[in-house]
Amino acid sequence: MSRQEQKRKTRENIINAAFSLLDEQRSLSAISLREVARAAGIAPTSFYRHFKDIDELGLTLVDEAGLALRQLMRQARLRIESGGRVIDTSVDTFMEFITANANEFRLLLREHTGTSMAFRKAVLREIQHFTEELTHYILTRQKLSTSLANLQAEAMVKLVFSAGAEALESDAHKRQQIGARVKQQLRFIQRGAQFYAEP
Amino acid sequence: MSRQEQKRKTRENIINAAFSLLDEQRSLSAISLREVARAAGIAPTSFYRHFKDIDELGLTLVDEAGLALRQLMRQARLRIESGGRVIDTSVDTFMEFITANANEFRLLLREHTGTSMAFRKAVLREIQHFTEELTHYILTRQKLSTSLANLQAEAMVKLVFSAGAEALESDAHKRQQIGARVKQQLRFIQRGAQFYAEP
DNA sequence: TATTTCAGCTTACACTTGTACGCTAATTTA
DNA sequence: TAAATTAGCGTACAAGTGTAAGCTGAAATA
Repeated sequence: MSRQEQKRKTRENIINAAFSLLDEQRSLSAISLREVARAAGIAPTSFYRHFKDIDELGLTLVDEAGLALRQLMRQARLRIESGGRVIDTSVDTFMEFITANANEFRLLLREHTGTSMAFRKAVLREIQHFTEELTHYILTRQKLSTSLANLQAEAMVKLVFSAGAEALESDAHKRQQIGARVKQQLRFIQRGAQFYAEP
Repeated sequence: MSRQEQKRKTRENIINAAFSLLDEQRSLSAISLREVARAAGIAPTSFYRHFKDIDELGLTLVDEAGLALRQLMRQARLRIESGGRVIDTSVDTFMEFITANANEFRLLLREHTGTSMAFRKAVLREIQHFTEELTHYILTRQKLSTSLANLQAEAMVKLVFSAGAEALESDAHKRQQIGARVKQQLRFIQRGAQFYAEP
C-alpha cells in the first residue's frame, strides 16, 4: 500500500474513532488524545503525525458534521422539488438525518454552546449557511421582503434545531410527536411572517 | 460563630467559587473538585463535608440558576402588570437577566445540551416550568385552545433562550439588535397561532 | 542500488486528578 | 467539667493526562 494511502486511512481511523467516542456522555473537550489514539489503534504520539492538537481534530469533526448537514439540505430540496410539501418534507428529512447521524448532530448541538470559542464559531457558520439557504428558498416561495424572509428563516432553523435536540434523546414514537409539534410551530411562523408582509 | 453558621458559609463559598469558574471556557464537567476547593479556600478533602460528589454540587448550581430564572419571570410579570407591552417587556427583562446573571444563564444553556443526563433533566425541568407559566399567561390574554397556547409558549421560550445564547457573547449594541429580532419573531408566532385558532 | 523521508513506536517525565485514612482543635452535648 | 461530635487539614497513592526525545523499518527518491 502506498504511503499516502496508508496515511489517509489512519487519519480516517482517527476521525471515526473520535466520532464513536462522542456519545451521550462525552463532549469534544472531554475526550483525550490518548483515548482517541487507543480507539484508533495507534500509539498516543503517532497522533501528532496527523493533527497538531486535539483541537485541530475537533475542528475537522465539526467540518465533517457540517458537510453531512449540507447533504441533508440537498436531499430535502430534492424531495420537495419532486412534489413534497415544504414544511412536512423538511422536518421529516431532518428527523431522518438525526437518526442516521446522531453523533454528528450531537456534536454540532453541544459545541454550539460549548466551551471553545473556535468550535462555537465553526458551528455557527454551518447554522448560518443553513439559514441563508432557507432565506433564499423562502423568497422564491412567499412574497416577502428579504429582511422578513431572513427573520422567518432564522426562527425556523432555531426551532428545528431545538426540536432536533429533543428528538435526539427520544424514542421513535416521541420523535414523531416532536416532529408534529414543530411542524405546527413552523406554520405559525410562516403565517405570522406573511401577515406582517401585507400592507 | 456557631458551627452550623460556619458550615453554611463555607458551603456558600464553594457554590460561589464554582460559579466563578464557570465562565466562557469551562463547563460543569470540566471543573475539578480540587479546583473548586482551591477557589473556595479549603482543602480538597474538606469538600466532602458539604457535597457527596462534584455532581451533587452541579445539581445544586442548576437549582440556584433555576431560582434566578424564576425571579426573572416574577419581575417580568410585575412590569407587564404595571402597564408594559407583553413581548417587549419580557424580552427586555430577559436580556437584563442574562447581563446580570451571565454565568448562571450560561450554566443552564450548556448543561441543557451537556453530557450529563441528570443535569439535562434538571435544566429541562426549569425550562418546562417557564413554558407552563407562559402557556397559562397566554390563555388569559388570547382566545386559544390549551394545546395551541402550549405550542405557542414552547416556540416562544425556545426562541428567547436561543436569542439569549447569542446575546451572551455579544456586546450591548449587538444585544439590542438581537432583542429587536426576537421580538419580531415572537410576534410572528403570536399572529400565526391566532390565525390557527379562528374557525 | 544507495540515500532520504517519515508514519508509527517505545520510553520517559512532570502534572493533575479523585479519594482513602487518620489527626486536630473547637464546638456541642451530657 | 467530661465526653462526643465534626469541619477542616495533611499525607499518600493509583490512575490518567500531554508531549518531548529518539529509534525503526519500509516506502519514495536519487
